[in-house]
Amino acid sequence: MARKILCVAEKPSIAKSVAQHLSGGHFNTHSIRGNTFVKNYEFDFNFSPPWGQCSVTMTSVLGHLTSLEFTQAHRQWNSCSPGQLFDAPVETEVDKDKKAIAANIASQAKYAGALFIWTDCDREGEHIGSEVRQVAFESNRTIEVKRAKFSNTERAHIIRAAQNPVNLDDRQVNAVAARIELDLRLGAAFTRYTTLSLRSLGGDLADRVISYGSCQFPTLGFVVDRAPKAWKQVPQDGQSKSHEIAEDLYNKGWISYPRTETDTFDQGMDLKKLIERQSQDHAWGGYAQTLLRGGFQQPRGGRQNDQAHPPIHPVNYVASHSLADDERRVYEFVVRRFLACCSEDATGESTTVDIQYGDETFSATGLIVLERNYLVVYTYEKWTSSQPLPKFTLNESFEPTEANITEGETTAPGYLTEPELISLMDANGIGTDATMADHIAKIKEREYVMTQPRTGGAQTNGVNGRGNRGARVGRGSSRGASSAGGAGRGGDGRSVQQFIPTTLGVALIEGYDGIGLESSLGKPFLRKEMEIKMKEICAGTKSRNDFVHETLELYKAIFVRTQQQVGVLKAACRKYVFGGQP
DNA sequence: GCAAGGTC
Repeated sequence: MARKILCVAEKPSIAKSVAQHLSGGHFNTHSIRGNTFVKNYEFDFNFSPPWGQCSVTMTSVLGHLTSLEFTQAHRQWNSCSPGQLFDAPVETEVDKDKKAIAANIASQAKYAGALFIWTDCDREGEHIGSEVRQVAFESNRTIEVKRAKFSNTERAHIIRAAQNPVNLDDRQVNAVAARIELDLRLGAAFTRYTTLSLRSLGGDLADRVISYGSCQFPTLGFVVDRAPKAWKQVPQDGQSKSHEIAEDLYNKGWISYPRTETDTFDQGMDLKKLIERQSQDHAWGGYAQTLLRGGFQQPRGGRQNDQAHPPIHPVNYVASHSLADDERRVYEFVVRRFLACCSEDATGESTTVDIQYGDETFSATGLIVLERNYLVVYTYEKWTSSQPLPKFTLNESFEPTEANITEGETTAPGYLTEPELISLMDANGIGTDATMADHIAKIKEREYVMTQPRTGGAQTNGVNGRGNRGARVGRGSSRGASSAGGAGRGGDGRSVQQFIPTTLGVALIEGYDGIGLESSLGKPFLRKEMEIKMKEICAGTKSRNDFVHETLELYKAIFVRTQQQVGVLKAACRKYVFGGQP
């Protein structure tokens, strides 16, 4: 008798494309009760031994199924002192809006011999897998649990993943479980404490939530740190908002998942097949053909590899006329970059000339390209930016035909722009690609920062001190974060958003900096430390319990110090928020 | 009324 196998992906789009590949396109689709996004796909598939030919239900969750919460006794803000939240009991429960999805998994698991987890191959995906496993166990204690390991939705790759299942990695599950617990305890304790303490100052602080989070606070810190230097506005070219477009192209199946943690292609990937699909294009197809006819080079590996996502690459061919303008530009960039990666290096000859002219030394560099190779297809990079230099011999003297002095001055950097903020967060391990925009939206919603489009031209902001007299916390200046997920977006889509801290934002960072902690909550180091320790858990060199325990002890000490020095925090608020001091 | 992390 055919056995039944339940497969669960992290999102509906993956469930569908896996179902398509495994079934060869022959599957039945069923809606589930209580959720319009999740579908069950049913088909047969011949798994590797011991399973063999099985009837399969392929379904999905929608990200995490569960949340960690304090038990009822500690949910009210006045139920305990905030410091007790470091040790208060917590419980995991299925999110209200995920109950139907959990019920679907439980009922499908009941008569299945095995559960195959198809969540994304990253830490969070591993934890989501463990949430699915828990729900399945509750209706079927003997179900066998396996995990399919895949990093893209190419047909052959998916079939290989189905036939070579591994086990869930409980180290990664534990690392994420620890993060969840710490973020909850630290966030709630410091948020309640800061909110309630500053409320006593009255006025504008009487009725607002002043939240702390291990990501939102360092994000605010970056904005405040750059503000005093904001003397002049520096003109800058516009940037398109491109990540969203890339995500769109991914969802439509044209390119791989747009993440950048990895710069090494797996040896097993069939790169030539991907190149072949591009050979029909009228712009770069000819180049793709030259690679297939012998120009192909296996890309050099970089040093980053998250073992989850391959470097961004085109998956399927799409003709440019089928794409919108923005999409076409992003797709073309991804394709050209990929083809360049599979090409020979370019070669060139560079010449450097040092010239002694009176007391001054001048230097010039020139370059001649000998073999263009990848430069042919990667049109974004030119080796022609430097001047062609005439031929000189060593110690030669010559008479210059012209000698000019041009005037210029060094300009101070302006307020932090959105791309700068994102790269600071990235470099310091604050948030993930998927959540960075949320953290930025959060500090806008809390009115810690405001955004303004950076226009060209020479506007001057306050030169002294904090540089922003206009940005009060008051309601009038509020812009909120109502543009969904809209971290600094808006405007006409071309201008760059810059971040201006409000007086409240400045007060919080200055206040916490002034408390005299070894490492301020407004700096990224504590979060970075958490990230390092999570990696240690994944590597097996640290236990979840040790990590949670030592991090809680560290933050308890910071909490006690904050209580002792709360006067410093209040003084900063009086100075900036009420005094209106920049 | 608190966080950060998934996803729609």
